[in-house]
Amino acid sequence: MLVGKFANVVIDISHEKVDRLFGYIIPETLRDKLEVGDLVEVPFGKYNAKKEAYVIEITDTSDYPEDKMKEIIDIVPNAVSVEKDAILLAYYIKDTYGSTMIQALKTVLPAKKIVKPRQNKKIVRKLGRDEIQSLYGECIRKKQSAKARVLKELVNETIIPYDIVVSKLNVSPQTLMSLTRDGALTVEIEEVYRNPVTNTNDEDNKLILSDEQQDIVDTISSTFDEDDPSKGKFLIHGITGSGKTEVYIRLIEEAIKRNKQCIMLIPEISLSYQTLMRFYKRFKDRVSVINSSLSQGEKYDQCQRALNGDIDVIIGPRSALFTPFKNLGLVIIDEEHDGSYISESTPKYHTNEVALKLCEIKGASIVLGSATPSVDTYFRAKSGEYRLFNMTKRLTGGELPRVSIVDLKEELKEGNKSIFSRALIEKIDEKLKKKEQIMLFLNRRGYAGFISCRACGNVIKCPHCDVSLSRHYGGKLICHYCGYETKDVNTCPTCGSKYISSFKAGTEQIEEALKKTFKDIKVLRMDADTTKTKDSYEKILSAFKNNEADVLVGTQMIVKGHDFPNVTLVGVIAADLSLNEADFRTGERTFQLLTQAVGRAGRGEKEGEAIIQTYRPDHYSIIHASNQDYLGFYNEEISYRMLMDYPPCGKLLHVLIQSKDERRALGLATALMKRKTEGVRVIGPAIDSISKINDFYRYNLYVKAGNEDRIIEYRKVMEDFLKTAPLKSEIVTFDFQ
DNA sequence: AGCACGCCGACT
DNA sequence: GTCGGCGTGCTC
Repeated sequence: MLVGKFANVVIDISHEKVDRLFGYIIPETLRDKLEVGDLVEVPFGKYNAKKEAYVIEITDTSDYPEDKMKEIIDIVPNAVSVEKDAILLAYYIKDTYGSTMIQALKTVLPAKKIVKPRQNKKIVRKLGRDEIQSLYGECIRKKQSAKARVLKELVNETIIPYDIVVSKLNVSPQTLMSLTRDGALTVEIEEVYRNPVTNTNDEDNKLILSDEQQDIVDTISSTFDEDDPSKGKFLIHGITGSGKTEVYIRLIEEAIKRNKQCIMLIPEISLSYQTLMRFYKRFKDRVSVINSSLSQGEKYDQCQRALNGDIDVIIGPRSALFTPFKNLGLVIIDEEHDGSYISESTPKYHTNEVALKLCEIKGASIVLGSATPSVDTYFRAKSGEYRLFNMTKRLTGGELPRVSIVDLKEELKEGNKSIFSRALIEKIDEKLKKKEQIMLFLNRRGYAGFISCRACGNVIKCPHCDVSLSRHYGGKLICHYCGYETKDVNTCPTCGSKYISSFKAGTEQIEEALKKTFKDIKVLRMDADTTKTKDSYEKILSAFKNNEADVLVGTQMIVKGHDFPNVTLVGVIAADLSLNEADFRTGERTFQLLTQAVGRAGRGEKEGEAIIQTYRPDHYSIIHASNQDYLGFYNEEISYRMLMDYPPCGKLLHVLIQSKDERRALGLATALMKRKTEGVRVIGPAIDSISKINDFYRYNLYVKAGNEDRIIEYRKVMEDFLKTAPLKSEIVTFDFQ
């Protein structure tokens, strides 16, 4: 027990200005109870507002004058403490990804408290449109700009999320109180409820390992007894069906034999029911599965089970990495190339890197696995950082599918204007007759139909964002970025022409074309629209598995992990769609998606086929994917990255500068660019491909350097500059590529 | 993030 | 003049 007089704490306020340690006196009553990582209640600020804070250090001396120091009030009851190792991990996250310490601490915290329903505050308009309008005019006249900003938004919207108003509109709670007194709005709280999970008792037979598998298991598990964590880093490059899951299971068993616990990470939503069952059957009640829909209370339960030693294995998405095991021995990251391992909200951490750091701290081994490893990981494996294993044999039977590429330019030349090539139509017809199933894949992200005028070419856009509105059921046009809604139109607002029509969402269009071409065909569609409700994703997949449809049409989400033994044909509608994103990783993503998509065919006894339709039949990503040739792809891709200094050959930081005022956005971006330090190259400022979202104009800077430290140094310079710069609505975010 | 301090325009 | 709004600075 560490007994000290003072505690240095991080206050639960996520703001750069208070993102540092504050010293408090530990009262006598807590001297022998308080530990590093505990959540305490402290008086803070002039009015001694009660704030929560995490204890980071306990010391006997202090630089800060003791007479000015306040006392800790108490330890917060029922709170989850941060482990010492997790605090180290939080420092790493804060430094690497540039968040506040409190954000980093909350990220590494597996759960916060027992049962605390999440509150969704929202602003609800209480007056009619006209009354709001006149109140708005009044505020403008009185020069009450903050109030006016809110009222301006309330003219068209009846409900606005509280957070958006406070952060994006830069409005204080006092201003909202004032508006509440005026009767213009109320702040309402909406409760979100939780949902439970299922379990099983079935038995499972142990499979006999192949020599290849056995060798991997032996080699990796021999490092479990090593003290030097640098020896325990592995990458398993294994084609689909080569038996990676069984290797994982054996490795976990080996770790458990040595009294160690394991974390197995899987991509979001991808864990198939079958795979999950294998783990349940093998590890019974010693395994626990987390998914993103777990509530705080349920997460707390899982974390208690881990702390108490009631479980040995946890399986879950990236956040499962922070499960507090006493004696962690192994972290497995399956499908390590998957995009969901990069957090989308601050801190935007990369799970692979954080896992490496965690294993270094804990002395645990790490195993990455994928059929299509990320270029970054493979590069590091080749340079010796990870020990590389190849699993090249397919165990689950079946050859790799036969793949053919169809050139859509040729199709068009020969007069075929349909979205299906003749070869694809022929194959679909053949499979339908044989009662075999088909998957059609459109590799385009979050895409929905937009409205354009055929007379003047005008596209209907969101007034707050630089994106087109999409038409939804019930005669509404909706912006997918800010949620703006407006009534559907019959005539073009610019030229008055009535020839205004919507281009259907991609998957919907494919479904319609299928139904036109083939009579009585049964089609299931899976995209952002059809998977809005909770279980819809699983429902569609199981319906397809039960042969309730001939064809499954979908976006990325259909290519992940699930086995459909009766699928013998996979069609990729337009392989180059994902090549058109403005990003140096498009080639890599396209290769991964196509390889995965193609791999969906022929998972059962029958032989599989795949047809890739494309306008760029000679693109290396497409050719190598069609040959299922990872190394061929890697070699070509890495030479391109080398040439361009892109990661993993160089480091790249994306800086996004947003402002309500376009000139200020550009001005700030330029000012940041000019503060560049030695050893870095800055590209930009350039306007983003989506120039405006939510009335914020967007400019980009890209920072290149040979090593990460140089970039972190420059980011520090930019952050310091931002602290002193006179900012209005400007927001700057940093983002490692 | 809150809260007080202080500056500056509108109104009696 | 002074009332009251909004920007500025500080918090162990």
